[in-house]
Amino acid sequence: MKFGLRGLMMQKDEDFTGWFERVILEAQIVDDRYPVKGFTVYMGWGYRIARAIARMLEERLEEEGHQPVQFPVVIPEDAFMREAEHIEGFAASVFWITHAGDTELDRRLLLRPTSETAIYPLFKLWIRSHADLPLRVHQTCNVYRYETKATKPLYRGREFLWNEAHTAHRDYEDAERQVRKGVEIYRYVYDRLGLSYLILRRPDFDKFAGADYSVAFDTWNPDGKVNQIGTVHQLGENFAKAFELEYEDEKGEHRLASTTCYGMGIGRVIAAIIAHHGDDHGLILPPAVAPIQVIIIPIPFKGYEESVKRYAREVEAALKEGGIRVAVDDDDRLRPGEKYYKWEMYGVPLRAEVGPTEVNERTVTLVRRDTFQRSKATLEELKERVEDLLERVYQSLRERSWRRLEREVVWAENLDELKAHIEERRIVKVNWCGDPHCAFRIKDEVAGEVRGTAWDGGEEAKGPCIICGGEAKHVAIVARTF
RNA sequence: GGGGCCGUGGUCCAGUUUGGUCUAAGAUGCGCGGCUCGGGCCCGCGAGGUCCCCGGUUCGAAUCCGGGCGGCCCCA
Repeated sequence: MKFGLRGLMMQKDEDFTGWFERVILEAQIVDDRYPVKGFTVYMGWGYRIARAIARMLEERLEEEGHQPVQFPVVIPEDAFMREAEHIEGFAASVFWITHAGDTELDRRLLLRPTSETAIYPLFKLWIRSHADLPLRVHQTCNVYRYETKATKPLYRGREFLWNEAHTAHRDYEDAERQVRKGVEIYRYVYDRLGLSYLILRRPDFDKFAGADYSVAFDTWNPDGKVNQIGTVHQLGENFAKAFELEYEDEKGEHRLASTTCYGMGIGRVIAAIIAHHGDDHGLILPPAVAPIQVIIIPIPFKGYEESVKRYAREVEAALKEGGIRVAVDDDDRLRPGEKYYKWEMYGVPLRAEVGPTEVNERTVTLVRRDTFQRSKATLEELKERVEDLLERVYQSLRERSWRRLEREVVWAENLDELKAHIEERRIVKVNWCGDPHCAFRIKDEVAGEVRGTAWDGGEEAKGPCIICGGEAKHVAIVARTF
């Protein structure tokens, strides 16, 4: 069988969902066959990527003054019930712990759907004076939400891995600066993953439950539904009031703190990496988070087995010394061709082939995962060449992702155009007066909804609102959602 | 909320319309052995299935009926 069935079935453009499901399983990202709906198992390769993403984010957060913490997964009912809007937003999707063995608990506990109400009771104890502020913490953990809409591996689960940061400040303005900082930190991470995104201020009716306002990173997905990969929230004094986060200022007066929080769903980020960068051969990983950046494939011709193996180890050592994440695939049950397909599925950005020719020349044949372009490097120049190629792979993934986003976003001047574009599964810009009723009308009329308005300025609205014809105050982004 | 489709070894699935030929076929994957190993080669041997669950109809159910569970899609 020269042309395996697998090759024929891999059609990202024809059948994204089918392609995606196969890739996550074959590339050992997650296994969605765990026998509880909405709960997914991370496998080795996927979890290594997840950890790499989390670490990159954690390092950035810690450089920016966030302390790592680990709060309990359970929250007592009375703490959860403190902030009215927050309860309203999350109550329906909360998992409750009501029993221990046969004993009914006299105080129900819930599995955190997000950790504000777990963290603030302790913030209250930790914050005494203005010298304790700003207080910034973050944790990478699982959260639990009983999603009623269709669950989808990596995109929407009832348990999901994320990193959440929580900060407290002396006043609204300082919290405002932190919101900007949060956006900047997330931007840094997405940029290094080569992901394109829109930064939107969510409309009030779609903000985080209990927030003053919410900023979200939305990105394109091949099925036309935008993927929210991160959110940053200005909470103002809402939670500080509910949890009595007071401090004593320089003048000895008691004042309410202002708080912010931001969360990044690791699964959705991985989903975006798969969706943006992948091709019909499988994943293509951005070098920054590829568990293996260079895979060495020995080509063991008869009579050369040992010398090829030895040389492969030499190449590995040279790269390892240069700080490259490298491995040799010396599994002799697989043929070289099979290994090519395997590591392409896994998305390793560079392949190094070493056979008798390379042994004799003391060279390495390098193949880019994204373009399949081949080149040769001598052992001496290897490290520099590999670094250069990894950088090129990264740059080209990133450019491609942004070009696609630019193509996906289109203007609509009227409702018919909007309908047509949403039908084509595009992301659409429209003039909007800012009235929620007009936003709801859009949701009623088309299969998409108002996701928000450009957070940092963006285009100026010109002309009439697409619904009511009144003067537009914003350019709104309308798109399908999960 | 409304409508539709589906559930068979790890994976993809044939078989269901018309019950018996099913002791469930095939591909792929897996294990062992061989091999001339530069893109899934080839040869031999082998393991692997409560046909989603419960109940019913029947001499006989993967197949028909009822209920349940699970998954997917479309529409509002």
